[in-house]
Amino acid sequence: MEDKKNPEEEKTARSLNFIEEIIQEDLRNTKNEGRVHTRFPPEPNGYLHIGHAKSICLNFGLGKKYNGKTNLRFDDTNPVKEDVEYVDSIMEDVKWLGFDWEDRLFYASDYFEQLYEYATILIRKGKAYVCDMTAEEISDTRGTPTRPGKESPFRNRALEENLELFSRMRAGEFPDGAKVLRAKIDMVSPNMHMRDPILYRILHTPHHRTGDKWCIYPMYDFAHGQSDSIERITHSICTLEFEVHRPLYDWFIREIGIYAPRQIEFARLNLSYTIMSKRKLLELVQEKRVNGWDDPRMPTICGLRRRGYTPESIRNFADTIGVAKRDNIIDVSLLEFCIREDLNKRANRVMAVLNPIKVILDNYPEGLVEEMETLNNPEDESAGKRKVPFSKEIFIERADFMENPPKKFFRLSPGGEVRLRSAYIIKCESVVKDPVTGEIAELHCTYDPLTKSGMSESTRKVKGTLHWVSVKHAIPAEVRLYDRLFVKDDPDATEEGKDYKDFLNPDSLKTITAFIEPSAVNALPGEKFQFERIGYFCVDKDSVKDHLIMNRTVTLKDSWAKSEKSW
RNA sequence: UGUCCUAUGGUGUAACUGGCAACACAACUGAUUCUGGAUCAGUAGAGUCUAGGUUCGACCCCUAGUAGGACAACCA
Repeated sequence: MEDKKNPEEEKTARSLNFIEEIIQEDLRNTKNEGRVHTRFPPEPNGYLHIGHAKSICLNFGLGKKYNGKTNLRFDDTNPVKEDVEYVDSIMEDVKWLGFDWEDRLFYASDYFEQLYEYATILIRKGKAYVCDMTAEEISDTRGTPTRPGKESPFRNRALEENLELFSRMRAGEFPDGAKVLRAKIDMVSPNMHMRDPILYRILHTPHHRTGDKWCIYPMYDFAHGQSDSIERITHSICTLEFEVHRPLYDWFIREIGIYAPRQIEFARLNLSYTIMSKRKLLELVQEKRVNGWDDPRMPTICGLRRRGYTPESIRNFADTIGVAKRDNIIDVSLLEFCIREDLNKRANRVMAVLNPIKVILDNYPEGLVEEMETLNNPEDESAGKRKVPFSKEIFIERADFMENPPKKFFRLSPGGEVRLRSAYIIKCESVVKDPVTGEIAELHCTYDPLTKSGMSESTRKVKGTLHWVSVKHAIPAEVRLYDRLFVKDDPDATEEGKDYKDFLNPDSLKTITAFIEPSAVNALPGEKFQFERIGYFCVDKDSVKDHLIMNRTVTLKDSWAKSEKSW
């Protein structure tokens, strides 16, 4: 069902975002011979989240829109944090989102030799030097944003000595941390990144791709811009925090004398009631606050996928939020709108009762079972029809009955009539309560045989329509009711003494046993449904033949619940 | 006592590059409906951070403020 056609692509001549304007201006000036080439450059040290999805849609979208290309490149310059597990998950997620890097899968580690060469060019030009200070000393002499730094005593080492030392670093003659290669720029620059930044550090750690070939690794700043240059990326799109790095990248490019991509920064996505920091997400996983990276409450791509989100809905979301430079927090309700909009058109309907109350139809023949025909999706004729068994005893939703209803209550109440979806109109005759708890145990109703769906009398109007499921045909299923992970719209906005974990929603997951109509018995993991009048659900990957597990993706809009709340 | 970036309804993004502020979500009416869903029609909500300036005219340009964000990892 993931592959149904979706008119999402026919974008109504929307105005250009600032990046598209820059690109079109470059195109007008025939910069880069009219080429547009972007890239998505993740570090394989965590799973991708919805914020990355924004960047992926942006980069690949631009590539497609301007008839250009988009590379996938792993910025894998820090072996101590990176792992193939992440490489694999990232490729899976990008593909799932619907993007294709074709034969352009790259790794910064592919360029280690070239980068080393670039470094020696700088050394030869007297623009880089080997520094023997400790990490602490370097940090102490860097100054602060408002105070200038001090020059390293090793700053004026002879060219030859620097060259020799650097090659001995590579040869593994020094332990971790003993030396670094630094650029010689300006220790009093108001831009901290220009204060003789570190280019290479010694790390006797095997790399997931280069094994133990290297024991020195380039810093991100020394690898990223040059990698873009090597790939002849025309527009290097990144998030705002790298704006301050741009002068440094430009300096490298200029001093080394290589092709200059144009870096453009945009504001990263923030979503209300969740967090987007990889570090914090990792923490939630490690501390078992959630059940792994793909826990359906996580804002990760795999979490959203397991939750029941479709790639189309996420792409449409990315398109709707736009791109700009100002900080933003998007309301989750927009994401929810996007998935409802998509699933409304494609999810087959099914009836399921989450919290049952038994209804006995006193005048319905004992033992009779009728097969009620109904539409799989009223929004899509091509989805076809199915049959739902109906019998004397059915379950309805506990919330659909009230003994003393307010005037606007359209559901069942003593003496009241209601339509059972795709079946009959029934009337509530009596209420049976548990003698000890006083809780409603069952309802006795009568049905009107002339009101069967499709029959002439069926046009009779009643205010409410309820979903139901035949007691003896119902399949019990484990249903996982997910809600937002945090109770605070901006969990990162920390008050003193608190952190984001203090705002975790204790009710973000409720597991119940629900009763589902039999047509869903053989549903496969990933299959999506609308439980009529309740919400969208999708079969979890843990689901097995005799134990169906369904995840709630999102509820249906519920204006009744809303008006109830205001009482 | 620094550098850089940003500032438009509740939220996000626009405004033909200087011509009477629009779209989406959210909210609220009403119609319709065998899903209190969907759909349809409609309502309300900002005069564009502030103060000056340029101009016939400023969300847009200039100046100065104010507010928010980023930058001080041998992380990316």
